[in-house]
Amino acid sequence: MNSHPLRQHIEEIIPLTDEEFAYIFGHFTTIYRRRHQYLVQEGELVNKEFWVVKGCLKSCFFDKEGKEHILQFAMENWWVTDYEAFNNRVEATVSVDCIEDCELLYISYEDREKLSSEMHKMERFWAKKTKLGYIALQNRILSLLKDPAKVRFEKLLKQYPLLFQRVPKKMIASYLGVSRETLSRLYT
Amino acid sequence: MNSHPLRQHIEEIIPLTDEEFAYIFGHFTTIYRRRHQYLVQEGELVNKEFWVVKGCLKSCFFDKEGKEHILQFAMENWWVTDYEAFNNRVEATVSVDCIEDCELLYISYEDREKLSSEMHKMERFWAKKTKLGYIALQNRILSLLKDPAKVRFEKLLKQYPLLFQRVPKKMIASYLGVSRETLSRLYT
DNA sequence: TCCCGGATGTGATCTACCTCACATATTTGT
DNA sequence: ACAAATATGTGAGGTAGATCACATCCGGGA
Repeated sequence: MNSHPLRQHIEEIIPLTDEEFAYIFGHFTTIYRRRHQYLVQEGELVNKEFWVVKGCLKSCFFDKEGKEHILQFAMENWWVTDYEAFNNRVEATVSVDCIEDCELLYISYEDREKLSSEMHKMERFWAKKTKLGYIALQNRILSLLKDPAKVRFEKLLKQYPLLFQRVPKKMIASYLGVSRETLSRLYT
Repeated sequence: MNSHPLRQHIEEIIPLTDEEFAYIFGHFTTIYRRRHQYLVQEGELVNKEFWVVKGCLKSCFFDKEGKEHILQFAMENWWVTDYEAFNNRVEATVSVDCIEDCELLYISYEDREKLSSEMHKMERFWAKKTKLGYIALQNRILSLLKDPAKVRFEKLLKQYPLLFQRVPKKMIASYLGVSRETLSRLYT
């Protein structure tokens, strides 16, 4: 219990007592999902936020032509859900599905609210996570505005070299906002 | 005091007692800045977060060719600073400057941390604000990935019609990620 | 009031990236 | 181990949007 990976993850930001972690952990549930299974599907109400223990997932949007656009990848120690649907209690517009077989922990919306209200520390933890996420998204926007496809590709490669061994190139392309053909021509 | 616009703004999310608001408000300072003056400049340490009482500003990044890219506009009731520099205590890469003469409130980093620690309500308020901001950025990314310039333009026009009367078109273009010439050809 | 710098419109190229088409390799489920 | 599905490479041609060039217009400061 002392060294559960979720505890380590939270303690990167906020120290916890054994009792606190035990209490927090009591609000999470473990689930397993196989490759290609969905955690969130477009149109559903979203009542869970997931934390990746093991595996790799994507959150993506399908436009009216059926083309996939990837908002986020999630690997070990990442949080994922459709945040708009989860926070605003509306139907999902985004899907979350498994690229590999996954082990996940999830917390329900109600329990997340409850923990946030009861424990200032958890409010603080999630607030900090959201801030970091906000900054990351801002940098991604900036990169989309100013960098050509090749530079965006190189930055991603540098930041997440693992990604290129774990997910198909066409998904990398969807994340970067280029066609798979163009991405292919950016290396080779 | 009862109806200070900052109080109304906070109370859209969390109710406050008179004492609470007075205490919070005591941590803010009013400043005035004229058109073209900077609130944050590239290279500085950023110790303040601003809240716009009156006026219009932009936060922007200049690439190595000197081309401006706009991350955010800020008008009445918006928060603005270089969030990466502010939260991570590093030098600004982004500039914030006034498009119109402005009246602003600001809070220092230390006071923001202090208020967040002391008052769970304020932690909650800022956490909620950051979540909403995160969702907005995610939607902007999605729009950059899937929508052609014309659609991005129309969405912005629909969401913030006021913007088009208050800021020059070339800044709208920088925000959308198109050249001012292309933007011009999207209407007319 | 006048003048100057910024804001805007518009034509003429140019190019990064897209789409379509097809060949080939690599997984993966059974 | 096999068949089907998925992933990847690469050519050809098309297009949204960039860049450059120039004309006009407008607002705000001295």
